[in-house]
Amino acid sequence: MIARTAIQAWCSVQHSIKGKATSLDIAHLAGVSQPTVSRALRGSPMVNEDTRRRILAIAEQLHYKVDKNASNLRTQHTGTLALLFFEDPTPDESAINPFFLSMLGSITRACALHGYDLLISFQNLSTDWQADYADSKKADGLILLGYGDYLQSRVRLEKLQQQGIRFVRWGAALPGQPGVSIGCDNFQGGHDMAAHLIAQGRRRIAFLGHASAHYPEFQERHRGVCAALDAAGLQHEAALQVDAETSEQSGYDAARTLLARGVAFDAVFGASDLIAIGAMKALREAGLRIPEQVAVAGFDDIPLAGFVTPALSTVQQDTRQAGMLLVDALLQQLHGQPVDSQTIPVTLALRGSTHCG
Amino acid sequence: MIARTAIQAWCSVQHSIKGKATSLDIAHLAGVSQPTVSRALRGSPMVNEDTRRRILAIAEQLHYKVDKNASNLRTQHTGTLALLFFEDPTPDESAINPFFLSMLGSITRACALHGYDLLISFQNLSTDWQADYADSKKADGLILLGYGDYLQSRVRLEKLQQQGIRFVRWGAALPGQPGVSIGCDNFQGGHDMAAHLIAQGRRRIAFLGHASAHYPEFQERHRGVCAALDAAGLQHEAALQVDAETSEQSGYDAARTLLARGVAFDAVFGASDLIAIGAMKALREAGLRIPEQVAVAGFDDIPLAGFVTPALSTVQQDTRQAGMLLVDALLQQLHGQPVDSQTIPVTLALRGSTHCG
DNA sequence: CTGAAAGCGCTTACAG
DNA sequence: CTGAAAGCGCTTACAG
Repeated sequence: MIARTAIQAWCSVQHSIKGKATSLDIAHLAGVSQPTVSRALRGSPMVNEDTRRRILAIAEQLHYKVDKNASNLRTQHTGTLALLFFEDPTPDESAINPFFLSMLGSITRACALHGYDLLISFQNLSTDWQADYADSKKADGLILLGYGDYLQSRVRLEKLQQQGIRFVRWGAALPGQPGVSIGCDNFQGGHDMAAHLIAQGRRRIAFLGHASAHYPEFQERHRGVCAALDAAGLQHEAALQVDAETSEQSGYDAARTLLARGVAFDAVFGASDLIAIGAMKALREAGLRIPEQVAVAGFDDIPLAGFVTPALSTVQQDTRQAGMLLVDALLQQLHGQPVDSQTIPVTLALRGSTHCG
Repeated sequence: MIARTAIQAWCSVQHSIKGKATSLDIAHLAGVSQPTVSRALRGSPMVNEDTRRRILAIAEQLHYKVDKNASNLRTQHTGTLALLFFEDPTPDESAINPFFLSMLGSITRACALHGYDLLISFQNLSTDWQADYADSKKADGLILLGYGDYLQSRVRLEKLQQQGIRFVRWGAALPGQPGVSIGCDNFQGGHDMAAHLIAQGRRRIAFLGHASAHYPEFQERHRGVCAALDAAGLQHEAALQVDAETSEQSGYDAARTLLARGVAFDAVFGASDLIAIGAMKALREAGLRIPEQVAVAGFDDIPLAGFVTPALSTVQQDTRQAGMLLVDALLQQLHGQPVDSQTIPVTLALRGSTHCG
C-alpha cells in the first residue's frame, strides 16, 4: 500500500509545475515499472490483481488519462473518425439541413458506442479536402455526408480510394461508384409518396428538386414519382419539375417558378422537407389552400415536419439506423473486412398536408 | 533536382508496404536531414529557398502530411478544441435543438478560421464527462453548449476549473460563476419581445418555459417579460407561466396545460422557437386563431421560424458572432490571456404571428 | 543554413 | 507476472 502522503506530495509538486500525470509518475508512486502501469491500465490479463488495483487507485487520484497522442503514435491508429459535410457553398452557412443534423446526432452516438471519437468538419465543395484528415493521422476513416453535386465530388472519391483511405458515404449507391455508400431507398420513397398522392385523387404532381445525375438522390426520388405516375397511367410533364436544392428559400423560389409557369397541378412533392416547407409558404401566398387545392409532401421527416400547418406528409428515413450503418460499415473496413453498399427502406409519414377533411 | 524516377520508385515501394510517407522518407529523397524537412515544412525562415522548394515538391507528390500525433506529442498541444453538448437526456436523441446546430456550424467555422479542429461529443448530464477530452490530450480546450439544468452542471464546471482545464460556456454569465461564459442578453430579449406584444395591445402574456434558477437563460427571459409588464403597469400572474424545456413536444404539452388552466391570455411567448412552434399547434387545435386571438412569439430565430404559418416573431441571436466569440475567448485563454464573460445583444425578428392584419 | 541528438508518453515484443 | 529496451514520427535546443 502506498502512503496517501506520497500522492499528496506528488500532487502539490505537479500542481506547481503545472504538468499532467504520466504513466511514469504512476509507476514511481506504485513502485513498479512504467510498462506495468500501461498493462494494468489497458486491462492486460498478465498483471497481478493486487498490483493492478494499486495502480488503478493511484491513476484515479491523479486524474490520470492516457495521452492519446502518444498511444496513437505508438499504435498507429487514432480511435477517431472524421465526419465531413460537403455542401454547395451557401450564403447563409448557419442554415444546415436539419436532416443532416439528425444524422450527425446518430453518427455521434454510434461512434461513442464503439469507443470512437468524432471529428467534424464542414467542407465547401471548392476546397481541397479529400485526404487531409486521414493523411495527417487525425482520423482512421472518413464519413462523407452531403447532398452536393455528385459529379463534382466523384473525382475526389476516386482519389480517396486510390490513396487507400477508408471512407463511407451517405447517399445513393450507384453502379461503378467508388467506395461504399449507405443510402435510403430514394426511388421507393418517391414512388410510394406519389402513389399515395394518386390514391388521394391527385393527378398532376409537381416535383420540386434537381432531377439530374448531378443530384442522384433527388433524381431517384423523381424517377420514383415518374414510375408511380406511369403505373397509374398518368403523364409526367417536364413543366411540372422545377430545380431546387434543399433549403426553404430554394423551395419557396421553386414554387413561385412553378406558379409562374401557369401549368395546372394539384400536388407538390418537395425533394426534401425544407423545399416542401418553403413551397407551402409560396403556395399560401398565392392564395392556394393546402391540402384542399394543393397537396404538399416532403422527404426526410425532419423534427419540425409534424409541427408546420398543415402537418407535412413526408418520407421518413431512419436516421438512427443510418448512423449506425455508416459507422459499422466504416469500422468493418478498418478491420479489413469487406463491406457492401446498402440501401435502407423508407416509410411514409402521412399527415394533414396530403389529406382533405 | 531529384529524379522523378526516384520518387516513382519510392511510391511503388510504399504502395506495396502500405505505409504513409514520413518526413524521413522525404529527407532521403531530398538528400537532406529529417530536421531540415521539418523546418522547411513548417516554414522556418532559416532554410535555403531552393532546398525548401525541393522538399515541398516532394512532399506534395507523396501526399505527405505531418503526423499530428507525433507533432502533438512533441509540442504538447493538439490544435483541436472539443465541443461538448450537454443536454437533459431525451427519449428521441435525434432531435437536437436547431439553434444549437446553427451554433455548431458557426463554431466549426470559427475553429477552421483559426486552424483548429473540432471534436464533437453529445453528453448526457448523467455521464462523467468533465475532463476526459482535456486530460487525454485530445483537445486543448472545451466549449460547453447546452440548455441543461444549470445547477446540476455547475459542480462540474468547478471541477474543470480546479483541474486547470480551459473552457468556455455558452449561456448566461452569472455572478460568482466558474469560468468564462458567452451568452446573449436574455433579459433584454424577453423584455423587448414582451414590450412589442404590449405595444400590439396584448395584455395577458403567457410564458412557456422553465423559470427557475435551474435554467438561467429561460429565467432571464422570463424576468425580462415581467419587467416589461411592470413597466406597462400590467400584472404578471403565476398561472400564466408553464414549465417547458426546449422541444416542440414540450411546447405543445405546455400550451395544453395552459389551456387546461382556464386562465385568459392573449399572447404566448415561448422560451424558445421550438416551444413556440409546438404551442402554435396546440393553440390551433383548440380552435384559436393566430395572431387574431392569440399572438405567439419565440426565441432563437431558427431557420424555420420564418416558414411556419403564420411566420413566427422571435428574438434573434447572432449565432455567427456567438461562435466566433466562444472560440476567440477559448483561444485567448489557451494563450494565457485573461478573458471576461460577455453578453451579446439580441434583435427582434417580427413576423406575422404577432401582427394582426 | 544544416545536422546529430534528445525526448514527448506511450505500447509491445523480448527476456527473465 | 514484471522489467529493460526499442521505437512510433515528429520538433527543438545545441553545435557547427
